[in-house]
Amino acid sequence: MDLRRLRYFVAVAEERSVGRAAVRLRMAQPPLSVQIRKLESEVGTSLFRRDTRGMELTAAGRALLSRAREALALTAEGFEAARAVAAGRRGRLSVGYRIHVRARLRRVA
Amino acid sequence: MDLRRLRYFVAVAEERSVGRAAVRLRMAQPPLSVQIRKLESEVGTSLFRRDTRGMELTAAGRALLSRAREALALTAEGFEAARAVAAGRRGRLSVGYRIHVRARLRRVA
DNA sequence: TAAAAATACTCCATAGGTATTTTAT
DNA sequence: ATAAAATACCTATGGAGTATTTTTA
Repeated sequence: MDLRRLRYFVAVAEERSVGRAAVRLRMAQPPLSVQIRKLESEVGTSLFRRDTRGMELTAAGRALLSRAREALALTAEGFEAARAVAAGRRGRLSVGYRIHVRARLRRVA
Repeated sequence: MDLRRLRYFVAVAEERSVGRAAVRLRMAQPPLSVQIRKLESEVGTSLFRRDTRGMELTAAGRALLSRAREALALTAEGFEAARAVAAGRRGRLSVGYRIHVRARLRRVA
């Protein structure tokens, strides 16, 4: 999985449109459409409902969206943290807390 | 950023060796070495110290490692959640909590 | 000098672009 | 009929393999 694909997914979800998301991502519409389909194929479920108005998240898509955003944020944060440590800003690290509630899916019976 | 690259990074960090990590990842040593260098180049800092014994994480590398693991886990979880929802296991969702403390880096002066 | 990582190269897979077609209201 | 997504096709970038060289303890 490429994080790029998750970024594309988030953009399409937010724009509710492949075309508008493509503009935002500065790329053409067809390759973006292809990437979204590949993501759906990899996950194994459809993530959007299509109509003439555009794309709307399915329940499965919504389930993925929040995790995708978190994964992207964590990666960016990891890079920043590594840079900060390398730059010796480590001693000035101020610590904050964030409570993070997560639904854990469990098979029942 | 490709999540594959983060997986490679985690493997090398855990094995403390490009060669052993390559075996574990079922790939050749040179392309893995290249990917690690590309990651370091993208982050902008070295993530490992090299010697004849192998690779050892730098402080920057350690800072990245935990986030990389989380990002990978979140992505896998997102996929699983989407599949579970699509499969209609949604009604059986049991909710757990997890406290997640995160250091937030802040520039000072 | 011996272990491990790094480089050089070649090949192939896949992402992205343009042109066009399909679909759904 | 129209607006949007999907498909077809082509090109190019980048990942992985093999052979080899460089590094450092």
